[in-house]
Amino acid sequence: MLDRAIGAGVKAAASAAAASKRSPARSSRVERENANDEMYERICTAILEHRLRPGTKLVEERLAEIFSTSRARVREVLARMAHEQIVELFPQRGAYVAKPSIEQAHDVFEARRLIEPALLRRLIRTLTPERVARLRQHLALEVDARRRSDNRAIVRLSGEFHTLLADLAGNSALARSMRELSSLTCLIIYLYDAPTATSCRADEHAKIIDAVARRNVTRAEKLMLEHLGHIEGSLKFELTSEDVDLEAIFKN
Amino acid sequence: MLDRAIGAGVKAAASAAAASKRSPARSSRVERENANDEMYERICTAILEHRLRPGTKLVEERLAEIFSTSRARVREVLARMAHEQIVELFPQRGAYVAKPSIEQAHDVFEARRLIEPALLRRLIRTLTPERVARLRQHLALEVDARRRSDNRAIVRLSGEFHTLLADLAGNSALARSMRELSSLTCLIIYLYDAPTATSCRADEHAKIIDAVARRNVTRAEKLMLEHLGHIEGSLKFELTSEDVDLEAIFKN
DNA sequence: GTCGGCGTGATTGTCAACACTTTAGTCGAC
DNA sequence: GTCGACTAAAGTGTTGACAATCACGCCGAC
Repeated sequence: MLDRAIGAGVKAAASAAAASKRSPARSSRVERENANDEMYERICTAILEHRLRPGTKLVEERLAEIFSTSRARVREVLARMAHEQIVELFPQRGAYVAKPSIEQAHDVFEARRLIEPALLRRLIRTLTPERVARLRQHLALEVDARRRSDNRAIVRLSGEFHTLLADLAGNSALARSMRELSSLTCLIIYLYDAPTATSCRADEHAKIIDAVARRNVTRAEKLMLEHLGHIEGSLKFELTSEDVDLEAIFKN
Repeated sequence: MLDRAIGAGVKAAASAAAASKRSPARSSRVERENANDEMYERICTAILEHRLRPGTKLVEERLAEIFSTSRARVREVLARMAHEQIVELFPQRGAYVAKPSIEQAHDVFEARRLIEPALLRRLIRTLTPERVARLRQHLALEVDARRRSDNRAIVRLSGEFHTLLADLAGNSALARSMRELSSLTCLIIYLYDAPTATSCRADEHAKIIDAVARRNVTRAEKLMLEHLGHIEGSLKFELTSEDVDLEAIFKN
């Protein structure tokens, strides 16, 4: 189960290998750091692509085997992901892929409605041709994933579009927040989206990029808010029976 | 040096002891978790109160002695604080209290100018008498610290006022971001503030609370923006000689 | 047939020791 | 006196083993 879910991440592995070849003398240290990052990337990707679903238990020893590393390392990575709210840590019971609550989901979208228009404003203010190119480049990946009907890549890339936007906008603090909100959104989509829905509509990202390229701030903001509205609107916040919170029901 | 700096945190210790008394059977586990949290709290407080200054090295073994715990525990806490950007981790060289760069400082204030007015809007929308009371209660602590001229407590409490605001506003995602921005601001004030300045002016928090209590959104927002402006304006972004980044100077 | 206690296996939490890297200080050459 | 190499000490990174805990299945009682 875990093994199958963490099949991807080939690109990350390749680049890590290339980096370590550069200085064979120090390979031991650099290699290990990269190994840690690679494990992090691959588990993240698996979660964001919904190969590892919310609620899945992440057993330390299994992961250590899969990535041929020690439990201590796995632990470190899990702690990191726990802090990013991608996984949840229950004392003495292990790490599980996080299941954001409905309230959390609403909070995330509210925060995004605040932050993302601001990111667009900032991005347009400091726009360079190179940045537009980066956005278009990413869009091409999304289009390609759609053509291949690679639903998993589509979800992940859609999320990454928003973090790319944040990175290009150039405010480190906001970019950090946005990265977190974006991964949470991926989990939320899996938990509450209708199984048929396709998260982000294809053309919306393209339109946003166009508005940014034309430095049309008001249009870009409007499109972004609509875009977020579409995503949130397509969610169905119904408790599935397994998730009913008995405490909450009987507390009054 | 470390020992002196981490002298406080008595309240945290007391409450932890009270909690563990409740169930003496499970004391071993609960106690240890609380011990970890207490160590975290006390180190944080020491940093936010500027008893531990930016750039100070945090030696694992020393901290383990001070808190009579193992290095592994200390490591865990340091990793956590590193993720919150309060400390910086250099591989093979240890943990240091973070020194936010000038760019980071600007980014932090820009993010705060975006988020905090939004928090006030939300807080006023969902206001309860109890929440106003909580704010006034905190303000009393600040006033008291000022009367005692306890500069260290003043800085910390001023920061905590803003995180309290965020918590009361009730959006978990924004509250998380705000907590991080607030601690970063404490570090920034130490690094770049004129030594005589007293971070937040006393009456500004009071005025903001008043505006909130009267549900006057526009006034609250305006006061907050002015308040942030005052803080940022009192900073002097000059590089001290030790911080000159040679690479940056010669890279072009 | 259902419920609650019991034991076993699996899994997490903890620690102490070891290996490796960095840092600071000393010594000698020029 | 200054510079550079060497040495020793301090500190970090890593591992493997052990203890504590939890989840699950089994069994007997009702």
